[in-house]
Formats: sequence, structure tokens, C-alpha cells
Amino acid sequence: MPTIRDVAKLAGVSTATVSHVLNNSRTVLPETRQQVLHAIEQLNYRPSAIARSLTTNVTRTIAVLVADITNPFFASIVRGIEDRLEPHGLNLIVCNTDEQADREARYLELLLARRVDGLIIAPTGEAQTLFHEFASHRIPLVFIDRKPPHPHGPLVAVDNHAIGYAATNYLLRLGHRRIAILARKPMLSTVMGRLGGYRQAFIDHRLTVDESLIAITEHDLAAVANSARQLLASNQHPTAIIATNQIMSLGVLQAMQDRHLKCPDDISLICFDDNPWVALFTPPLTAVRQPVAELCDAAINTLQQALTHQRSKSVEKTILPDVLLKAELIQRASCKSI
Amino acid sequence: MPTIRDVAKLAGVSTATVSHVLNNSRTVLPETRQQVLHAIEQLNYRPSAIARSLTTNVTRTIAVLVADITNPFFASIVRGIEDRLEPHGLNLIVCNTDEQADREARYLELLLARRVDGLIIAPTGEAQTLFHEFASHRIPLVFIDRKPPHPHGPLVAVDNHAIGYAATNYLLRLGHRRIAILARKPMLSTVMGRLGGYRQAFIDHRLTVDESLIAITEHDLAAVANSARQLLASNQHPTAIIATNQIMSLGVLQAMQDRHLKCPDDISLICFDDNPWVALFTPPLTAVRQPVAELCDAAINTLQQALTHQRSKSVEKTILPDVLLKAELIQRASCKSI
DNA sequence: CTGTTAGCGCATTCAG
DNA sequence: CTGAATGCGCTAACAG
Repeated sequence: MPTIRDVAKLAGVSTATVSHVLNNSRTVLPETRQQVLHAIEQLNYRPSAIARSLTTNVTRTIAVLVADITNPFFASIVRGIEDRLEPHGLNLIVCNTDEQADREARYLELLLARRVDGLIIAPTGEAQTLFHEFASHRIPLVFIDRKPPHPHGPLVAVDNHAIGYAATNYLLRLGHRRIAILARKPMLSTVMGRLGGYRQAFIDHRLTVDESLIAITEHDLAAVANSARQLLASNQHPTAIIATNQIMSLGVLQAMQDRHLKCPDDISLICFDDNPWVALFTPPLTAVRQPVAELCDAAINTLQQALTHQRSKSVEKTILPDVLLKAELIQRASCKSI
Repeated sequence: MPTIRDVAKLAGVSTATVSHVLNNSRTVLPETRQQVLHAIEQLNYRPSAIARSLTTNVTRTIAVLVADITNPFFASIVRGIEDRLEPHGLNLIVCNTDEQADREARYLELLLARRVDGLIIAPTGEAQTLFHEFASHRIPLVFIDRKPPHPHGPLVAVDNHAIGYAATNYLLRLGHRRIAILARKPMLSTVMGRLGGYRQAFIDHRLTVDESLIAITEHDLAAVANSARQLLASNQHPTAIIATNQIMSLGVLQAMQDRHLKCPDDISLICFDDNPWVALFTPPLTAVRQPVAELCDAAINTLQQALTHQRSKSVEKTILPDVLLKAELIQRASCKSI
């Protein structure tokens, strides 16, 4: 590949001049500019982003780490972020942590070596000492959806407590009392919020929650389905279920299919998250919709703030505020009153 | 961030030695190695991938371009590729082309500047002169799922003709005659294959295809639903539909929901592609499953071949063979015989 | 077994 | 308005 020197030689100017027409960084005589441009075209020259990064200390790439890009919720987030980065000519490195802290750590290490400009991450939730490393090198970290034990950056997420409350309250008002809820690791910030809302709703209705209806399961379809089958098998089985993420939703649906239980006659169901298939079910499923576009906007926005702030070299670390958005309960036909 | 020189100084050795313990590239006295390692740890040193790339001319990053990461089929592909790259410490740049040739072009330009080591791409299908640029710089290009007009690299995909034939034939054998098929741009290699198989099946049954049942629509849910509604509204409406991708499937389902048509009593349906939701529908939907894991294996495999071949500096360009895998028709309950 | 040095491709002083 | 020279952090000869 041709280098800036080849261009300079062909155009009969110095490399400095080429660099400056490339970056519009100082005034160049229109005539010489043309010569440079012509040489560039002729050689099919493309500046090396690598070399540029080495000198400028800026890579123009940001990374996004998610648990599973196969989950439509995260896929939408990745897509949303990507959409907002492309116009700026920024590149996106996508990392799938698969909910494994060690894989997350390996990626963080890799991204540190790559000198990415910033990070948007839905963390596994395990403590991660490497986050500190980013912070100390002043590489902006924005947490999305979830928050680790010791966050070194702002969180952009939905008010999980509120939506957990809303979903439970909705079911409670429909007359349900035995409401099961399926979730993963209770330490996860999302789960804590949703479960907290669930509990609060019972409290506000002056009811006690039946702990046996809070099912904590592995993040694995078969395991969830199993768990759901057990729930449904008990003679005092729940009349409603809240599935707190896609895997949970699929697992419940699977279990219901196996047991030939129908929605909403046999059981009422609320799914996290909304996606195109959910609305086309018979019956259309009541679901929680998270405002993905807004989440992405907020994430990019706070990331950009952090970046500009960092560049201003002010030594004081300004703590950027968390952003909490509202999720929405889309009422369709999978819940009935009893 | 500390540099290799800081490490060398602290360890009391030359940068060369540090580099060599880092890369195991020559024998180092265990003692000095320990000193170096210790210095590295103490400084929290991380080699700059940027600087390394500049000298070695290798970035250890590959890019994947897809139309829409929100489509579970592409999401699985991205995930599959990512999974297979991570163990090698390779980074993945993900690009969403959104089926737009210009966006594709902008990305190709960006990736060229980034000096990525290789590319796996599901092209928009428009002619793209930039592909040639990759080829001429000997940057391996592997096409996945689809093929552009002038491919500059091997294709890894499913035998679309065969699966189009299989789906149509299945319906034909069930007694259907008015079989509609929904697809995007007929120039797309996937569509050409699937449509070709569809036609061939009719021919083999000594039937003529009703061209009005081949619906070409935009890649947009509303447009597809519209198209499907029209199909369903005609008094001679089809008894079966083949939806050739996720959007088409959603559109048909949407239209059927709007018209209160039931599957399979009112109409039989075959969906591309399979995904967890499809099997949980009532009734479970018959669908075409593409072997995503195998596609990813093949893509990575041929990419790696190209990479090693390229490094062997042999001037002759070996043309790597296309890989054609078999898709599978998963018979569930959305088709009935008439 | 280890050190010195040149250079990868660019941006950026500092002179002119 | 332009050019020469320096250095970003690292690897790779080449010496020793």
C-alpha cells in the first residue's frame, strides 16, 4: 500500500503538506492542494489509521461488550450504537461475554491493548478489577442495562424497580395472587430492581410474597424450561408468571407448550423483552418494552461527554450522572383477570 | 500508559529483551526474564497493539459486515464468528450495512484504512468496486450467505436452490397448487437460488407457476405485511406461503393476524429462518433451518486458509473453493395437506 | 544470551 | 504558505 511519502513524492511536496490537506489542518495553496489530491487519487492512497493512531493517541474505535448478541435486546442495542457511530466514522468492536466473567476480563485486557477510546458495556455483574484500569487511564466507561458491584462509570438503564412493580401490580389488580417470577442471579442489578419492584407491589397490596414462586435459574433454555415445568406442576401452581428476560420467556413458553397449557386461560404471562415475534403470538403476549433507541442515545451521549471532558485535560474527574429511563408495559392478550 | 522502554529501564535490560520475553521470540535467561516480568507487573504494562501493528503489518482484527444484526440469522452468524475468534485473541469489528450499498462502501473504505486482516461479508448484492481493492492488497475476503455480482473471494452459504425446491416440493406433495412466495430483490443470490428451486419444483410436477404469486417486496415490515394482505385478499388466494426471510415471515404472520386467518387451517406457511420463537408458536411453524455453526466454521476456515496462504507470500493467487452446505426443512405444524 | 539501531506511517513542532 | 526533522511504541535485523 502506498504511504504518505509516496504521495508527497508524486505531488512534489513534503509529507507535511500531504498530511495537512488530508486533515485540513492548515491553509494550503489551492494549486498544491490539487496536486496532492491528484496524487492521492492516482496512487489510490488511503491513510493508515494505525499510524495515525500511534501519533495521535486516538483510535476512533469504541467497544461494546454484551452478554449475548443473539438476544434481540442486546442485538438492538448493538445495532443502535453502531448506527449512531457510523456517521462519525467510528468503528465498533463487538464483544460477546456470554455472561462469563473470565471472558469479560480477557476482552477488557484485549481492549486495553487496543487502546480503544471508550467502552459501552453490559457487564456480567461479577466484580472486575480491570474496570479500575480503564478509569485510571481515563478511558470512558459507560455501563448499559446493568451495573457491576463497583462501577467506574455512569449507568444507562431502565428503571427496573418501577417496571417490576408495574408488571406485578398489573397482575395483582387483575386478581392474581400466586404470581411466579423467573430470573437469573439475584445479584444482577437488573434482577435486583425487578425483584424489588415485585416485592414492593405485594407489600403495597398488603400481601406477603410466596418465596417459592421466585424461581432463580441458570441462563439456559433447558434449565429455565425445567424450572417452569416444576412451577406449573405443583398443585398450587401460579396463575401468572413474569419472565424477566428472553430466555425466561422462551423457557416458560416451552414448558407451557409441553404441558398443553394455554395463555391466558390456564395462565397469565408477562414477558421481558418485547420483540416482533411476541406480538404475533396467539394470543399476543403482554410484554415489557425497554426504550432501546433512547438507551443508545443516552449511552452515546454520556460517552461523548466523557470523551470531550477527558480531552479538555481537566484533571478533576467529573462524575457523569446515571440515566434512568422508563420501561413500558405493553398490554396485549396474555393476561386475564380472575 | 507505560511503554516498552519504561519496562526496559526498570528491568535494567534493553527493549529488545523485553520484546522477546513478551513474544517468546528468542531464548532469554530465566533470571532476566523474571526481572522483565516483574517490571511489567509493577508498571502494569500492556503492549500497544497499535504500535505492534505498525511494525508487523498485522492487526489481528477481522471485520464482519452484515445487513442487520437485529435479524437473528445474522446475529447468530456474528456470534458464531466471534466465538471462534476469541480464543485466538482476534478482535471483531462489526458493521451493519442496513442493506445499503453506500453504507457498505463507506465501511469498506474504513476497514481498508484500519488495515483489517480479513473480511467476512454478507454483501448487499450491489456491485462494489471496493472489493477489488481488498483483493489487490491481498486482504482475504470471504462472502457469507450471499454473493455480489463480481465476487472477489469464496462464498460460504447454503444451497438455496435445493432448499427452495425442498420447501416447494413439500407443499406440492401436500396437495397445494397456489403457493405464494415472498422475497426481496430477485437479483440477490439467495433469492435467485430459492426462487429457482421454487420454479424447478413446479416444473418437475408438470405445473406452471402463477407469476402473480411471486411477491417481490421491500425489506420493510409494513411493506411486506401489505403485500401479504393483498395476496390473502384475492378471491383466488394462495393456500400456502413461503416466506424467504425473517421480515417476510413476520409480515405474513402480521397479515394473517390482521385478517384473522389461522395456520394451517386457512393457510399453510413455511418460514425462513428457524429461531426459538418459531417453534413455540401455535401451531409450531414449519421452518427452514440453516446450519449456522457450520457456516461459521466454514467461513473462519476458508478465511484462515486464505490468511496462511497469503503469508506464504506465494505470488500465485489460489482461488479458494466455495462452500455449499445443506439447509434443512423442519416440519412442524403450520402446513396441512389439502 | 543480549544490546543497538533502524524504521513502520503518520502528525506535529519549529523554522523559514 | 511550506519543508525538515522528530517521535509515537514496537519488532527485527544485525552485532557482539
